[in-house]
Amino acid sequence: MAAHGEDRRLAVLRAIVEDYVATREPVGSKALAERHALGVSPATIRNDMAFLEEEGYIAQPHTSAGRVPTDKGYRLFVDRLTTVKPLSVAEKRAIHSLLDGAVDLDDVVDRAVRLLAQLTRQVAMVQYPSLARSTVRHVELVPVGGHRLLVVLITNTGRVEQRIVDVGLDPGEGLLGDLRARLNAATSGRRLTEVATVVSGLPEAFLPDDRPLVRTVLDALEDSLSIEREERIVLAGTANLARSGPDFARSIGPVLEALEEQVVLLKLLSEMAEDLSAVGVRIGRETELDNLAEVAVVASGYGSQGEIVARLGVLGPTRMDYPMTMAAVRAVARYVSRILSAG
Amino acid sequence: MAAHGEDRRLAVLRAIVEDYVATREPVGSKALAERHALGVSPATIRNDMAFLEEEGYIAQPHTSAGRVPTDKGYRLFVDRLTTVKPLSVAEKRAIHSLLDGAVDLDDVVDRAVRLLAQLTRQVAMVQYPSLARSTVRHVELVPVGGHRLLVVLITNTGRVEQRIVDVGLDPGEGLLGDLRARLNAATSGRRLTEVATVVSGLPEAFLPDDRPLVRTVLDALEDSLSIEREERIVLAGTANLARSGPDFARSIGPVLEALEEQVVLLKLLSEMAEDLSAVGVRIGRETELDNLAEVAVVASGYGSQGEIVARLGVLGPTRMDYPMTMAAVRAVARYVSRILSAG
DNA sequence: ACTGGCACTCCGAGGACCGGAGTGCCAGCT
DNA sequence: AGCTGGCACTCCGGTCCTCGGAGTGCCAGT
Repeated sequence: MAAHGEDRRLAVLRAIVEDYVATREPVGSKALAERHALGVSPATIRNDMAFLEEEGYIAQPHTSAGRVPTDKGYRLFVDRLTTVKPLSVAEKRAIHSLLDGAVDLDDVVDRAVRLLAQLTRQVAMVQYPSLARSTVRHVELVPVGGHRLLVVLITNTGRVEQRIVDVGLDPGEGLLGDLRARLNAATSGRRLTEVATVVSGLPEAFLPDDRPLVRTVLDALEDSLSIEREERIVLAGTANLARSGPDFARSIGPVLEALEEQVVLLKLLSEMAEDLSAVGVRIGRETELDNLAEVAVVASGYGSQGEIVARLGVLGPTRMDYPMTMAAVRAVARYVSRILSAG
Repeated sequence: MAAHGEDRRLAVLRAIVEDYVATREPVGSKALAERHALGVSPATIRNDMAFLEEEGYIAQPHTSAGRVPTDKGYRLFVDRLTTVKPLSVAEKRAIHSLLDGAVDLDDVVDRAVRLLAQLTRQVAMVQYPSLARSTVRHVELVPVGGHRLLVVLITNTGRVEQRIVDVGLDPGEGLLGDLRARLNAATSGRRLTEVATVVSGLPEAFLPDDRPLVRTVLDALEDSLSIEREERIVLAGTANLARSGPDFARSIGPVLEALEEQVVLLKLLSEMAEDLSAVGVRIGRETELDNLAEVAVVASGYGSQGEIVARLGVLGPTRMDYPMTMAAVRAVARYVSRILSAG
């Protein structure tokens, strides 16, 4: 961008984005001059618009129509033109009152995703706290009905995983207690990703006769760590897609498809939210997913003790209210983090 | 319906439904005479059509257009004109191979819902096995980190519910063992709905000093029984809604809204699937939900030992292939039932 | 560097037109 | 009776045209 006159050009871009978001229609120079106190005439604005179009920040749907921001235009808007828009007190109160009522982790996730959908009027996504980053709080072995054993894993995020495993014969309470003690000693406080390695030598500590049983239990434990099964995303507000106006109607099929591909969403989210406090934005083709070419994703990480444990965010038409959406995502992420840290 | 000529009129209705489902366009008398060997001329068919319209089984979108089945027409088709359409071997094989690979209850539900969406090319819904109908297999109490206790409830459907509860002080292993034994003796094999009553007298069996602790544990246990939290439905294939053709586009918003109202869906499903082997169908306004006025729901119960434990089904435009859809729903329900009975 | 003026473009709404598909009805045939 | 061919009628939906309006680019003037 040229050095001189740059300020006004940016102001024009900002005005275009804001008006387009508000009206959902291409915006022309005249309307712009009227609605925004830019202090110049429509003709001047037209010159600026020609420049912005040259640079690829805006485009015309067709000759002699108004301008519409491009992905690149939104990007600039988000990066440089957006001012933090604090949430209203009503919104803040909604966050507090809704999330404080949660009884357990599932409930927190469930409430958070609904809240986010409602606040932003878009599709909300919350990833379950990933097992990979969390640590072991406790491992428990419970004999259940004869020679079956319930293996329970509790993490620091409050997540509980369990498996029932058939160990062939009834292990005595002595062996069970021993195994339980050694297991907890070895794993307590460790990252879930480390568990597999720290328990690998464990069977040697037992009598040869008991080792098959120990190995079965360890297999079950490691099975409950297999992260791909548990890296789940919960969605809410998909109906908001249909509210986004008729021009968006043809995009909604592809978007629904993408939303069913949890793996793809997970990948996208993890690329976007690298650290705890930042809110990441991907606009249109930046997602590098054809199905999401017409939408933008706003996401943030959440977690406890400064460590990211999972992500959450929203998805909506590129023509969205970025400042509001980003504020909502950030606020909810922070509040969920706080709850996790407290619990 | 009149006694004479009734057979052919039904045949005409069947032909109209089949053609409309296939072509998605109003079907006229001429096309009908050509595509189906009804043995009569278009003019005769027109008379029959006039009659069917009189009776409310079909309707014209506008004068001098072809006919379209009404909800009532589909109803008659489903009740009297549909012949069981067995699944193809490929479909059967898909069911077996996919569902047999499931590792636990969550996985069964997850796979079943995807499978159903794929087989029917519609929106699939699977309700989690309801806690209300299932029975207690085992209750376990696990001390975890100081004065906290993990209360685990295992049901005959393989579902595991757990709560962590703060009991204030460390209960001795003796008290814990006693409580555990009495709990299991009282509840094992009982319906979850009965649990609250059968444990109500339990605190009296303990020393007055221990009773607060016992009550805390019982509260946690009863909390995990609260069915409304766990009566969940899993969805898949929502993107199929968008594939249902442009005429269906305006319905998809309302339908997505309805799909987010789990409570409403649950109510609908439980009204529809009363016993294990039957497949229930609700067509259009029969659902008594405005949002679902343009769709039909096909559902069935599943469970073990002849008892219904939850429901599953699909949802799609009223213009759907009922025989195929009903066959798929029935097959998947049966297979899931078999898995539950085996595990 | 900005502005007013002006000629030009192009969309989209509105209206006329027309072909086609489909219907209802009737008279005649079996 | 019940079925059929024939016929007049309706109405949708595509096509074509017109026309007003919004918006643009450019240029000369301040």
